[in-house]
Amino acid sequence: MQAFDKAWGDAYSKAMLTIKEISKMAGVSPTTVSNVIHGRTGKVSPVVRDKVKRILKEVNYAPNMAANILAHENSRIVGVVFFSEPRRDETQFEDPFSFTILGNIEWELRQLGYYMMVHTTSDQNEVLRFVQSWKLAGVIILWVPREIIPRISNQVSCPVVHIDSYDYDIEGDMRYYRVGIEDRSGGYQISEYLQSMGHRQMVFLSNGPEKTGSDYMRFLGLRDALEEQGRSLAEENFIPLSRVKEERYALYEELASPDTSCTAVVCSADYYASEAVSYYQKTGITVPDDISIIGFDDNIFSRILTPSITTVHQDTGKRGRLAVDILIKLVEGEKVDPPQVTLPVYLQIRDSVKRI
Amino acid sequence: MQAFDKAWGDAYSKAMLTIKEISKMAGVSPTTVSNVIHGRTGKVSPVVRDKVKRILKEVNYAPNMAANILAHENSRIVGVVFFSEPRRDETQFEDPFSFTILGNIEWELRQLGYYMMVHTTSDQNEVLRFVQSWKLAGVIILWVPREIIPRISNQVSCPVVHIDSYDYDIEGDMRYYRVGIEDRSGGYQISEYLQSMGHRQMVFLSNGPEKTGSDYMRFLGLRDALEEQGRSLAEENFIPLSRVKEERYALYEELASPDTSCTAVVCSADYYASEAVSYYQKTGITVPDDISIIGFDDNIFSRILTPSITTVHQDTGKRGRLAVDILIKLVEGEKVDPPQVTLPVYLQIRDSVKRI
DNA sequence: CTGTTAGCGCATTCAA
DNA sequence: TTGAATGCGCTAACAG
Repeated sequence: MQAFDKAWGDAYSKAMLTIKEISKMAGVSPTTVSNVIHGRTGKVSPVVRDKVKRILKEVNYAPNMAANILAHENSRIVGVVFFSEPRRDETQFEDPFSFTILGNIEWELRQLGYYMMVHTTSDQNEVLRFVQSWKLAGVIILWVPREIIPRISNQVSCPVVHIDSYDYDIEGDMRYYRVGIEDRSGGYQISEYLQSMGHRQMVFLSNGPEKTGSDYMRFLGLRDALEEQGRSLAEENFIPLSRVKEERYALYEELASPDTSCTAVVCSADYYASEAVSYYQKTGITVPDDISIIGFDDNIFSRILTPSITTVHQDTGKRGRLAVDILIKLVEGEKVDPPQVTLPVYLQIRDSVKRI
Repeated sequence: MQAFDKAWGDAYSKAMLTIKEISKMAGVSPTTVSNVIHGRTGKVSPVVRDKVKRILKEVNYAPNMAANILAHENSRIVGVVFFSEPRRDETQFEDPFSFTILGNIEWELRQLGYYMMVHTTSDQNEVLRFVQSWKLAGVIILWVPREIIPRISNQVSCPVVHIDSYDYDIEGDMRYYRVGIEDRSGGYQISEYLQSMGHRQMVFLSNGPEKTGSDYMRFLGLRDALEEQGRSLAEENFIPLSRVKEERYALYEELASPDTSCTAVVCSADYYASEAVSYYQKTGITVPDDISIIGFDDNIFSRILTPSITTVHQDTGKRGRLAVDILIKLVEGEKVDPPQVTLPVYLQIRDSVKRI
C-alpha cells in the first residue's frame, strides 16, 4: 500500500520539461532549442544541435500541444465525426464497417503524425464547436444527410472529407470532398446477377428511409439492370428497415412467406443480411432454398456465416486510409482534384442465392 | 465551381470569436463573460448574465481548448491507448470486443463532457509523450503486459485505468486501477460444463504465449475444475495461437483429427472460436459432432454463427463504461477503492458442445 | 458586481 | 549563430 501511494502520490505532480528548462540544461536559449526541434539547421551550430538533441531524447521531451496550438492556430488533431444520433445500444459500433474504417483511419493518421479525436453527434453546431474548440486540422465525417452537407462545408473552418454521405445529383454549390464507392454499380451488379439466376422479384432493404444517399443509389442500380431487360422495380420495393430489432424480424418473416412474390432480398449492408440469415436459420427457413439473400460490404459476417453470403465487395480499409490521405493533402495546402473519389466494387458470389 | 471556391475560399479563414470579442459585444469585461460561462452566479448580475448567455448561444461560442489547457494545465481529453504493435492487417480492430468497448467508452465520456483521443502503440515512451503533450486528464489503456504496468503507472502524470491487463499475482508495488472480469471463474465454468458433458481432454487456445494475463487465468480455471474431480490439465494444453491465419488453420485441422485425443477446444476469444467453426464448416468437419468448441466473450459472432457457439458471457460495454466512470472519479479527485473491479461472467450455453 | 492583469509554453519576429 | 520580447485565449487572483 505504501508503494502504491508512493507511486500515485508524486506521479500526479510530475512536472513536464519545457523548452525553457531544456534550454537551461543545455546552456542555450529557448529559441535555439526550438530551432533544433524544428530542424532549422543552418540556424544552429552542429555541436549545439547534437547536444540539444541528446538532451531532448534523454528526457523524452514532449511538446506542449496546447501551447503549440495557441501559438500557431492549428492543432495536429483530426476529428472523426460519426454524424448520427448517439445511442448506447451499440448497433453503430457493432457493424464491422465502422470499426474497420476507424481502425484504418487511426493507422494512417498515426503514420502521418496526426492525432485522432472521435466524436459522435447529430448536431451541426456541436460539430462546429468541436472543430473550433480544438482548432482541428481537419475532419473526417460519416453519414451526413444531404441537407446538412452545405452547412457543414460552409461553416467549418477546416478541410472536411466525407465518407458515406450523399452522392447523388451533385450541384455546384453542393461540392465537397468525399470518398465513396460505386454504389449504383454495386446495385447494378447485384441485379444483373440475380436476373441471371432467374430472379425477377426483389426487394431492397435500406438502412434509412432517405431517398438521397448511398442506399438509394444502390436501389437505383438494381432498377437500372432490370429496366435494361425491359423489367421494372417499383418504389415500394425500397423498404427502410426499422431501428427495432423485432420489427426487422417481422419483416424478414413476411418476406420469406410463400404469399410474398419476392424471391430475393437485397440488403443495404451485410450487417442486416447476416441478421436475416441468422434469423432464418433459427426459424427453420432455409437460405437460399426458401429465399435468396444478398448483402453489401463483404464484411467478416458474410464470409463466416453458413451459408456464406453473396455480397458486393468494397475495400473498407482503403476507404478510410484514402480519406485520411485526401484530408491531409488539403490540410497541408495541396490541391485535391477531383474532390470526389469513388472506389470500385465487385460482386462476391457465395452461397446465399438460389438458381430458380 | 464558383460556389465551390467561395465555400472553401473563406471557410478556411473563418475566425473564431473569443471571450474578449464577446465581452465587447456585450459591453462588459472578459472576466464577466468568463464568469458567466463557468456559472459563477453571484459574481454577475442576472441581467448581465442573461445578456451574455444570449450572445454566447447566438454566436455558438466555442471555447479555445488550447488556451484552456495552457491556463490550467489540464485538458478534458481522455486518451484511449491500445497497447499493441500497430498493424494494418486489421485483426485488432476486427474483433468486435475492441469496438464495443471503444464505442461505449466514447459514449460515456461524451456524457461526462470529456473528449476522446485514440492511439495505438506498444512504446512506453510514446505513451508518456502522448499524455504529456496533451495534458491528458486520464488514460484508459488496454492490453499492457505485466512488466510494463509499473513503469506506466509510475511515470504517467495522470490517472490510468487498465482493461484486460495482467491480473494475476498482484503484489503491493504492482497495484493499479483496472476493470477486469472473472477470468478464472469463466474457465472454471467452462471446464465444469465440459466435464458434465462427458469431456475429459481439452485444450486451451490462447491469444498470446504469456503465462501471466487473462488468458492464462482462464486456463487455470479450466484446470481448477478438472483437479476438483481428481483430473489434471497439462501445461502443453495451453497453446498460443499463431498470428498467421494459415498456421491457425493448420492447428484447427490437427486438433480435429481423430488421432488427437482432445474432444473439446476452448478458445480465449469468440473471435477465434468463430474462425475455427467457420473453418470446420468449410472443410467438412462437423461442430459439435466431430469436435466441440467453446469461446469466450459472447460477441455477435457467437450468436450469429451456425452452430451458435457456447461461450462465456461478459458485459463488454459495461466494462468500457465502468472504466470511464472510475477514471473520471480519479480525475476529479475522488478516491476509488478497491482499485480493481472485477465483473462477473456466466456460461452461455449454445450449440457447439456435444454430449459424449 | 465589474475590470485589470499576470502567466501558462511555444513560435516567431527582431535585435545583437 | 544566439537571445530577448511579443502574443496566441483563457483563468484566476486581485483591485476597484
